[in-house]
Amino acid sequence: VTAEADELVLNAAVTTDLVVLTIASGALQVLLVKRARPPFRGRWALPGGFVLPNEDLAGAAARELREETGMVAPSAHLEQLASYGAPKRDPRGRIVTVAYLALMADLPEPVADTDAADAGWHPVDVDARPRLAFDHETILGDGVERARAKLEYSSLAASFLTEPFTLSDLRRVYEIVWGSELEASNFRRKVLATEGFVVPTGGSAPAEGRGRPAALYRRGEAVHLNPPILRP
Amino acid sequence: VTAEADELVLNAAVTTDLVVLTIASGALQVLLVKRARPPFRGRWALPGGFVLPNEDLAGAAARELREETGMVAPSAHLEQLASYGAPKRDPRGRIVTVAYLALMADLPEPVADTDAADAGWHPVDVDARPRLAFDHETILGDGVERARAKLEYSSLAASFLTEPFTLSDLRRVYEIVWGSELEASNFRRKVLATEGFVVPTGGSAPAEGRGRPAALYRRGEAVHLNPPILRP
DNA sequence: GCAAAAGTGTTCCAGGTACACCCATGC
DNA sequence: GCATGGGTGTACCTGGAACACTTTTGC
Repeated sequence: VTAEADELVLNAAVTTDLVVLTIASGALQVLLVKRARPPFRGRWALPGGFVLPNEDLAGAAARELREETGMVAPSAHLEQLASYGAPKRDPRGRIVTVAYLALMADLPEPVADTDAADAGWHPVDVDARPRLAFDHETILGDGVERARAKLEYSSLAASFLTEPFTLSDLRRVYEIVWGSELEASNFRRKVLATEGFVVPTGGSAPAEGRGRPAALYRRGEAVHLNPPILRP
Repeated sequence: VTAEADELVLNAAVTTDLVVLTIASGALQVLLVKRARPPFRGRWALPGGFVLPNEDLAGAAARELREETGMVAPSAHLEQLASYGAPKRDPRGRIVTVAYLALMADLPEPVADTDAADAGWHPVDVDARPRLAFDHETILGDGVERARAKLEYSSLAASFLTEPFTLSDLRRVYEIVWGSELEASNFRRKVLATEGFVVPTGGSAPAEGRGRPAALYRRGEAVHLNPPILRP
């Protein structure tokens, strides 16, 4: 038996797909691209693409994010979500996709790249957006649930905001992602009681509209929230 | 532009690797196989293998589990853990592995299959087991951490036990996995206060050793624990 | 009786909810 | 002044930690 008998057999195409979430117009939104080629030509889908030979999985996801949004990874949160590999999930053959979840502030206008006829933000609410190609409905659902869960015990909510932000901004992130209202004064106490969640900039507030100007904050060093901020 | 121009390019070999955990001899143990072939010949590794053409990822993991332990999936808990795909993680080429976590009661003796020179249970404690091949140290670490975290808010601890079991058995699962002692009376109250975590069999206890015999329970329907049982 | 494990009761306290109330700003 | 959102104070309650105490078994 020679070493050549153990020659590697490539049995799949591996891609990364992105669930990129942001908050805009008072709603949680996901980045979608309109497919320029079959299969599912003309249908909306999550952005994604093949993993290149010298790239690791997170690197491929970061590259996709950069290509689609112009956002560089450190300024957005990027984490592995799950992998999907049902034999018939893509009619072209066995494609295994490693999905990543990205959370970012609503800054850049997405750009349609080579494989996409169009690109843009859509509400995650299933009644307010197009149906997705492949098994991307499942992937999106898993991504949104992951985001909702992570807000409870991590400081990721701040990833949806640009600095500096007010505590009301932060609370609105929670309310929009969870779809339920939070008691403002108790929310404030919980956030400030968590060492390193936010730090005051000392800066005063831009008086935008009526009411007392709010104090400004930026992200702290903490990543894990203890105690957590639990969904109602 | 023809459809043939979009011919699928297979760029990787996809495998599933298993982190199979059980409790034996008062310690958390992981199933390892000794590699019969290069690379890493003679080194211990997590069991795993290539995904077959007509199998989905969970199916491949369930098949591996059956081949290595004789355990059928429903009697053990099996869930996707994470995927690992660094370009150089396997010297043979691009191998992306989707890792699965399995929790099971300590019943079967593992059997060495075709690719393994040996197979057996080893403590997860890094000082009491061999070093692992590839990036399997990382995968094992992620699996153990996932197991520890899931005990808090799910009823998975019961997956480590055969029915019927006592509340002390269940408490010992938590203590062994978390590596810290729990207050017996408070643990009892928390478990019984959670609707559907365990149900009494009515059966009395086998008097094994000194002390009052314990009541027996089996698993309930609940999967999520609310409120959770948090680590000290 | 004594030791050991099962099981019950009780006290104390941290953290959450709900809500009243004051503060600073625009109009 | 009035409306609005920011920010503070407080009373109530639930759930967890700690620990005393009773029950049932083996020896």
